[in-house]
Amino acid sequence: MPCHRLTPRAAAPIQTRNPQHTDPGKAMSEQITITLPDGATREIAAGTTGAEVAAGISKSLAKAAIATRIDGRLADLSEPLTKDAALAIVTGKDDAALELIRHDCAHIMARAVQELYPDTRVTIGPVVENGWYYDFDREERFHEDDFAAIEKRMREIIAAREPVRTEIWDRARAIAHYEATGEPFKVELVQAIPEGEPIRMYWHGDWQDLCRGPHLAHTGQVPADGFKLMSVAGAYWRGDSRNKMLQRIYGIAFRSRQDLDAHLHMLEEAAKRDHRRIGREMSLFHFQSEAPGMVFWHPKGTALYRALEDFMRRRQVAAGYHEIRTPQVIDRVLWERSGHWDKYRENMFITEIDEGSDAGSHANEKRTNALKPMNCPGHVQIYNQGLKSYRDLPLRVSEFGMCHRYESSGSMHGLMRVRGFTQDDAHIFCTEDQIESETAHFISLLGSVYDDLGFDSFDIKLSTRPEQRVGSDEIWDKSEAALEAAVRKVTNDFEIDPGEGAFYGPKLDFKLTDAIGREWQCGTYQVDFNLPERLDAEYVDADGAKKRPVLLHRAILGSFERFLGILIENCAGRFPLWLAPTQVMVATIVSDADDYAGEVVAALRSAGIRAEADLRNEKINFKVREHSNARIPVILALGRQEVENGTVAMRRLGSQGQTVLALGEAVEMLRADVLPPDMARTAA
RNA sequence: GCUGCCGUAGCUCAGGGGUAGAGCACUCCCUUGGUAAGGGAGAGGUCGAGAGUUCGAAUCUCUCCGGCAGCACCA
Repeated sequence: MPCHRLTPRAAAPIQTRNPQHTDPGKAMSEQITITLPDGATREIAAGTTGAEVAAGISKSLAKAAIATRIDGRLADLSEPLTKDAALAIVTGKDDAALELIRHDCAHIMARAVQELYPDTRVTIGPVVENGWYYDFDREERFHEDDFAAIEKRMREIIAAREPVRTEIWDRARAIAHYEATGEPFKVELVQAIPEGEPIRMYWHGDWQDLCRGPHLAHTGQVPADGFKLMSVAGAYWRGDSRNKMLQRIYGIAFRSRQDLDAHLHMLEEAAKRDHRRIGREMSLFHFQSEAPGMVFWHPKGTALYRALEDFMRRRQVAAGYHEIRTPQVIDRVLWERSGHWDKYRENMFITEIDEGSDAGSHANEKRTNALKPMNCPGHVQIYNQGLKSYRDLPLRVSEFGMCHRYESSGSMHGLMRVRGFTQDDAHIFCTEDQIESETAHFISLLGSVYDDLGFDSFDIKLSTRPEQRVGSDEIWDKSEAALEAAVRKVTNDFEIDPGEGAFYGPKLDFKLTDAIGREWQCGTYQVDFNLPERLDAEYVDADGAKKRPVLLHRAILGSFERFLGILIENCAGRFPLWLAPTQVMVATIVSDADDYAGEVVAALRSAGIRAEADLRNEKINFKVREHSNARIPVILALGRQEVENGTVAMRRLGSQGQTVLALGEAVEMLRADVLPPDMARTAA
């Protein structure tokens, strides 16, 4: 919960449900009724605070109390009750306690920083997931080396158990105060608070901050060993890159040292499944400085990539898509026509070619091309070849299209955000009446693909017409309604993002949740009325008239690079058998088994299994350890017994024992096990 | 792009104004061992690039390149 709302739009939802208590003259002797969580009621004098009610219930509750919940709204313990209400006393065990602890940590840290570094000006300090941050303005830079001193000062403030108190001030007084104390950012924040909102001033001991609250009753309620400062980074004032860059210090906080340690341990575990680390460990891919943001896929990474690509190709062919391929480098005139040159030139890789002296009248002219940043214009060119009939629609064309976008240097992140990537792209040309059925068709395909890839749930967001847009309201009405109706056939559990659609049409975004709860945006589905017009796509309708088709842009994975990054992290490199780069490792126990190992590998490979042999002069213990660490799903160990009996000793990753079975039997078992989910369904 | 940090052997990292180290990996030798590390020896680095300061730079300064965290961006 941010301390301060930054924009009038964001500020609008704040409700001032209890402005009366700022008005001391009113109804102080009145009796009011409060209802406690167990249903009991109490008659108290209006103006009684939550702290006083807690004290009236029991001494231990008074001690444990950190805040109140008045009619469901979290409030300060010191806030007076002014009318009949449901009241709950919040203690450290309450879910809300963590939020309050983190919020007070932000203030305590800001106080510590200002006390240690008096030339620092404060701005905002909201609670975020697992902790908080606070943005400071100071000439000199903060370094992680400073954290120990700041944390020490914070612990002193906590140990002092200083009271937190609040007052509501009027705007002029608050502005005058911050002008006097030399806090220009606070002045701006006060000015931005909408009329009618209370301007709350908080004190942690003597240290003052503007804040919406609520807070703990005193600084001692923050667990002194439950927090930790994590990092310092730049952040723009009010999130706008035209503004000054401030210094943001992040911290995390929990109820106890144990909870903090558990979280730090979880972070270490998460780092172990980082796809960049696993990519190196498993030799899947690498990057190098000559091609920033472009992937070098190694043989093992390519095997993984191809397994996924083949799967997607089969799924799309089965869903009625026609695969195409379009050029990487296209003359700027096409990008001008499509509108990309105008809007996105900054992000395009541009090439300039000298037309040679043999180019006739164009001799020595420069010809400007661009690497395609997206596939749509190319796809429309293929659609435009030959006259299309309404009978051809819907026409679904797909391409595993490699695109290049000049992403800013700071935005690149492993496989997740790259400059060269391959979309599982497709475009559907259809009539307006077909939007609904095509949407349903797509969502069903997408859900099935995600399910096959081990993601059983995903979120949908529907973005509707923005202010700046093309197309008539009538068409927007129709397409938004069609999208919504199609989504509702699948689920009612989706978000609507008003005004966030593309200028050319409404869209759906699909996010999936990975094994450790993180969300990733992958699939997208966009209705486009614009590009068919710009690139002059048309079809002949039943009445003989030429009409514009609607263009649906869609991707399920988004990009192979990004999706593989997500997949790697989701399974921590332990791929399902059908995706594993090396599916079976044939490991010899004695060198007398080398020839037999060759036969086994050949039998596996001819059954379509990715198998390798390990004939090294090492003990089987060593080989098992190494290949298990390499996350190879199946190890077949071969010793004298296996050679003599024509058997293999099969060990699966994650299990301890092994099963001895005849070679032919093993090959047939594995042949079935390595089938991708779609082919397994067909075989069944 | 912005702020901060980082860049030393294939990997993980130590060191630090006097000319470079460890563990693992790699190569070779011994060992042929039945399910998560057998033993020994060896090889391997213009210390990201360039410039400057200095008698001397991997070390200090500057510029550039790349990476990491965050911010901004993500058609």
